[in-house]
Amino acid sequence: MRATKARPVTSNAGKGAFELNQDAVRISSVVATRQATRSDELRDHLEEMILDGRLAPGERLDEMELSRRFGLSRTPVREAIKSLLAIGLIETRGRQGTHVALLSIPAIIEMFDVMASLEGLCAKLAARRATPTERAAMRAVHEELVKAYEAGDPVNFYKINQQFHDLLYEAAHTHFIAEQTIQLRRRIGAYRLRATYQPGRMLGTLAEHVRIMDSIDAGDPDAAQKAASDHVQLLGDQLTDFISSLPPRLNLSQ
Amino acid sequence: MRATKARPVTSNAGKGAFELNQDAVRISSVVATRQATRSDELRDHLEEMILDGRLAPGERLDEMELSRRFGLSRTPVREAIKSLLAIGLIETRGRQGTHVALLSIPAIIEMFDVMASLEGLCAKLAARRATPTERAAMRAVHEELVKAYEAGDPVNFYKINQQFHDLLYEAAHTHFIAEQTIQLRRRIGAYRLRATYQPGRMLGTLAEHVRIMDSIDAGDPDAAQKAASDHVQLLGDQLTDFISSLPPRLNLSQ
DNA sequence: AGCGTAAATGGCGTATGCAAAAAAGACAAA
DNA sequence: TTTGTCTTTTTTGCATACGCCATTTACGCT
Repeated sequence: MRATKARPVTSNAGKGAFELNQDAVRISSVVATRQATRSDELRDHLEEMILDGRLAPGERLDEMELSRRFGLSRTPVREAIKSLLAIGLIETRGRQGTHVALLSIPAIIEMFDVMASLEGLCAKLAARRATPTERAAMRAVHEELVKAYEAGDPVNFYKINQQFHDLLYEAAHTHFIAEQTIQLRRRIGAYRLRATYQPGRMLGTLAEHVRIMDSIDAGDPDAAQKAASDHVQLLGDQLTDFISSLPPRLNLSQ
Repeated sequence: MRATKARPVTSNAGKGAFELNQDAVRISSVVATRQATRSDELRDHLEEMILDGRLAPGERLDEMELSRRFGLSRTPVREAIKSLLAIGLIETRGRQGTHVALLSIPAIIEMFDVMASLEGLCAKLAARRATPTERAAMRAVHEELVKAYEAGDPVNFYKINQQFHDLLYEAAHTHFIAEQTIQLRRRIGAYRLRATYQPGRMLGTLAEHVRIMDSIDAGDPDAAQKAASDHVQLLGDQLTDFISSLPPRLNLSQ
């Protein structure tokens, strides 16, 4: 399955190397009409690789190597890198090449603080704006989450959990806030993944979700805000505890 | 005054056209060591132009024209545009060129919601962490602000007001949150500027700042958070009211 | 043998050229 | 006059080439 179908390439040697799922449309993209350029595709692809850990924090991103690997020239590679640079997913150290952003523990703590605020905001709005359909959808996904917990499937639990939060943002009927939240989630993503396996976290998540949904159903914005905010904060606390407990230099470098 | 001193240009025709103040270092940039590339310079320059209204929301950004205007090739121009695109300061409408982001009123409202949250977070942390020196600095800048108000100088008021908020972020001893806040402020900047002249806003600002500082000095994080959050929210309310009061199509298009 | 300096190398920033895609405009037919 | 289609033009996306910078490595000197 080629991603770029029937694109008339001029003189492209390694065209077969470029494989990524075209379907992965950016969630918050309102105007997804314009067809993705190769630069855009590469950006999304790299973002995904960083997100799921295939590109570890601190890892080098070599322009030339990426060019070869994905069968395109340096120009679109550089443009993709510029985009990720602006978001903060990667960082550049002078002329020494770009690396996947390496987050310090204080930075992660701050990110979770912000995340908690944003989630709280969403929950508050959701308590005021959620339609019955949206509330029902959240309950339904939560049931799935319970099943994943009972099945002892952390990977699936992680995925369904994201769906639950996506529903929350949707129920808040916002664009910008949801976008910001998701972007931030992506930025922490590489780290967050490693905390799902924490003992007791899944069970805690379930209880906290119920509290959020109950507050929303009760139409209590403040309670919903606090519930969602606390939920994220708890996750953040456990994650930072987890990271802190690792040996210093082995911390997530790989 | 050339911005790029002694940069050995290969074959640059319109080199004299590129004038921008090199000194304008990005505020939150911790590692400001790496020498700015032309792409970076252009990005900052465009960002500034958008911020202070020289480039109005909705205005077109033509790659070729920018190339000519700043005397460099399209490559760095495109890279700068990619960066601003990723931040959300500009947007692309199909193949019709890129334009300065045109924000809808709901979007602006959401942005101020987030801004209020972030500022609240900063104030909360500042109440716990601010050193005596930092508290004094805030008081001092506030005095300047009072002077600007008494002098009836809105432009200066706007600038000093930003300084006050920068001090608040500094007093919070954060990196990421401050960065996010400033980035968001820049994104709303083009609109915000136009609300400073609202009647009563300056006086309101002064009172609200006092409330924030008092809460911080009292070491009351929750009060500080609420004070700062309310402050931003009030500004947002007045701004959106102001925008709504404008004739529909003349809204900020120019 | 250690240290300082100079050459070499790899990689980054920028310029330029080309091709494709979409918008704009012109022209013809209804 | 309006609409549909074809042509032209504009502009974007990508490839490639080249010069410079930083790091590294090798060599000479102390």
